[in-house]
Amino acid sequence: ENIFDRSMMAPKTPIKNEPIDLSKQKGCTPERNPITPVKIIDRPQPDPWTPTANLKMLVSAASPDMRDREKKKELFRPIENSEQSDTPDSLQYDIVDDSTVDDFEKQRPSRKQKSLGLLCQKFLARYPNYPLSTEKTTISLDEVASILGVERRRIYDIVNVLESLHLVSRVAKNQYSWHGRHNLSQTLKMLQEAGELQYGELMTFQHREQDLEYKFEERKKETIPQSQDRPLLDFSEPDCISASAHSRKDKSLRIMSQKFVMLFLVSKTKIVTLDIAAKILIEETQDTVDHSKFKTKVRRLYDIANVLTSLGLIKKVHVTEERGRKPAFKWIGPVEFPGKTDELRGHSPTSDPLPGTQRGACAQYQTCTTGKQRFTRHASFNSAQPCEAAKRKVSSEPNSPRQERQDCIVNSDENCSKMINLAAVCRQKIEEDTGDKACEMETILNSAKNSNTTSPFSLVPVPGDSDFCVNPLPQAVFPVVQADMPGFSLPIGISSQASHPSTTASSKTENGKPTLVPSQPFLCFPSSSLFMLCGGLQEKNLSETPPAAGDMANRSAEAQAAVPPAAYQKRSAHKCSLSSAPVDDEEPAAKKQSLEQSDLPLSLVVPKMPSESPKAESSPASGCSSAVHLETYRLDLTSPAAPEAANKESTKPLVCQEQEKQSQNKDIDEPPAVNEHICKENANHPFQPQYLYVQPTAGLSSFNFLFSTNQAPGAINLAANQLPSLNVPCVMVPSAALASFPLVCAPSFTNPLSPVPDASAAASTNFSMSSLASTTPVFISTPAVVTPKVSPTPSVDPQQPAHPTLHLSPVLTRSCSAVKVDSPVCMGHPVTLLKLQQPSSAPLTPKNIRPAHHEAFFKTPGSLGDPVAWKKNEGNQTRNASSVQRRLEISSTSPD
DNA sequence: CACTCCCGCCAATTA
DNA sequence: TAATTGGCGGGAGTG
Repeated sequence: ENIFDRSMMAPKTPIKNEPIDLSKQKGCTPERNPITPVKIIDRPQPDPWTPTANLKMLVSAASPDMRDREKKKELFRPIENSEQSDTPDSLQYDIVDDSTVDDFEKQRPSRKQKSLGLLCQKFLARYPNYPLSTEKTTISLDEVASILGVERRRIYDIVNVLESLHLVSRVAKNQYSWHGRHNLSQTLKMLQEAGELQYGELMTFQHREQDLEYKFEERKKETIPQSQDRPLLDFSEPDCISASAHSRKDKSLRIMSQKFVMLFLVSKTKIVTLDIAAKILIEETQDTVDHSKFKTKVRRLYDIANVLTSLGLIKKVHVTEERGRKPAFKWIGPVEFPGKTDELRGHSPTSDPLPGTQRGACAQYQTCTTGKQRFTRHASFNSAQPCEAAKRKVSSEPNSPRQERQDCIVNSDENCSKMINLAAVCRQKIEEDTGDKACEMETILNSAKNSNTTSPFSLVPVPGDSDFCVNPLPQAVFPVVQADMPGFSLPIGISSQASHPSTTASSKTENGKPTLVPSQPFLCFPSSSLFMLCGGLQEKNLSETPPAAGDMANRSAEAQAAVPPAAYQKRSAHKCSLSSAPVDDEEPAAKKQSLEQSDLPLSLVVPKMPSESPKAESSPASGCSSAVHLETYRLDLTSPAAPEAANKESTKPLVCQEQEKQSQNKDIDEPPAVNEHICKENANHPFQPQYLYVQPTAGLSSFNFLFSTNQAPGAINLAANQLPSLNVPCVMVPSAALASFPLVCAPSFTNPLSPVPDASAAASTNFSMSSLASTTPVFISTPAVVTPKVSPTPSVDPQQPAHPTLHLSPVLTRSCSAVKVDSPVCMGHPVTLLKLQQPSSAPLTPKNIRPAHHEAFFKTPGSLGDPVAWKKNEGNQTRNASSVQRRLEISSTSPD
């Protein structure tokens, strides 16, 4: 046996060492030199005992690898791993060979190839993110080390960090148990809470002055004397795990890792520079010793950061300050602690190596729920299902729920996810703030649709529920704020988020698909109050809003900008419906740009100028915001619905309506086209609509109109009077209906061109009027989205007579179809269509929708039909639509 | 040269 | 005492 083993082993060692060997060998005799090994390697033969062999033996013995292997062999066999035991070996060999080859050829694995981050990815790849509860996965250090071809020491580095997040726990000597990300959200939440206690103050400062790092330190020191202790506690906290085990030293990488994560969670900007982190983590020593200590700390932080990066929780960026640029990391993981969680991946697609996009999306979905942390589990990314699960929020009805998940699944998920996240966030906040009060959220999503990925939305809380709103603006419309507000001010509610360039930017980019349009703001209204979402508004008016910022900031700070406050409906039924108004974009390129930009912007300027961020380009302020939004979106989306659903199960029907809008980045400036989507769900109470411009005209008294902020009031008026003629995107909703539901209007911004939307809108209004009359909650949304080029009346948005009402259905349908075509994601349109089509009460009936997967939901609207078509289309359009659809679905569900 | 961070010595902890 | 963990920092790779 020995011989064989040796032979086997021998090869490896040399190989592995190869690169390294030199160094190792230095101690040894020259003989060892490189080449020799080759022969050996090649030959598995037996001749063990040659002198060289002896040397090897020694070497091997010395080398950890060898040791491990041997152990492995012995240990593993017995070990549970049986299944894979084989593979590893085989792999090893293979690897060896390869490596040997490489050595010869490449010779250099290059440092990158051996990086801890890469190693961690490999490590993670071996285990499911969301392992079935039933199966317990144990990790054998030796095995993993051998398989991955690294020394155990490295595995410890990885495992320690994972352990800090509770992704794994140590069960025994060499044994770790894999938990996956199921508890990640909880863990993060805990960390966040802990972090706030410890670092909250600091972070607050941070935002303003990153520069002030120093200050931080000082303060932190003051404030956080006990910091050390806490971490430990944290460990224990988390449920599980073997807190006990930790007893070791505390310095451990684990604690550092937790603290590091805390900093991110507490940070408004979600960006933490290495040096600040190091300083903070150094705790005590402030001055003296620092230098060496500092360096060491930084080294460790890099180690941790590499692992976190592999997990998709953070990504490297650079912060530019006056002083120059500093290395920093941005949190791209879930932010919504409260609710639930999610996984990072979803959030940041970028980081993940993962396959895909979709997975990320899926992950995101899960979410939140009511205040407590409920976590839902997300499906694994891979499987489609997960997404569903995550996404599904609970609809009012138990069954309905599936609405959006699909979107997520699709690549587009990003948007969706974002949306979800936002929603979640909102809720969370709301919950937190208001407590149980349920709020329905409505968020508008802009699907990035193809062209513009995202439009940043700003949320404005309607006056009614100030709570929800980050910004309590009576005027709901102020999305603008963001623009104005540089990073600081941004904090306010949504807008604030937008403002934070750094955070947002990175996040949104994700897949790059959808980018939020900076300019677009969206509003959320609590049930009692309405929220309006406006895309691309930014108008100056909005900018005024800033006032609230201060307060907002606080909140926002927490969840990044407070993601839009989600409104929770207290009402029994909550749902989240998402409607997205896709913006049509014909210019994917633009989108891409924006995306890219967002991505690019690695360097962020922290404080000062949001504009600086690369994104800014298209719209400086907006750019930032957009990025932000993206993240937020996700959050919301996810959290709200999913979590509830998951947790609550069917409990209450929640309705969340969200709408997304997208506006082209560029377009933002332009006020003109705005699409609005409104989602309503059950109408329980009468209430007065609080739309920006809505004014119930005499005839309309029963109805509420929602207008996108963008539009000029005048336009609106017209609309009221002459619905048909109006192009303006407005939505009419019966007040009664609205009362019960939170409405969200997202003016989808999109192209000015999009005649369609307008038309649809107009149509809808008319249509809705009649239909609306029926108490049934009808959801009308303008199909912002896809611009069905059908009647391309470019430019002038509002006024075009286009096809007022009648067209609606047709138009809508078309638009829908178009949308679908473009991207499956585009659900939004379909949604609208649906409603339109079935203005009357029942129409939407989403429950049917439940399509198993992506497709399904879209289809829901019977009218839409052509599911196939959409599929085809997928690529182009943004997801916006999808979100919309979701909402629709949701809403639809209500009827039943 | 600065930034990263790999590598592995070796001490602390465990078994 | 041997093995396992993991702190730590030298110094190499990269840009």
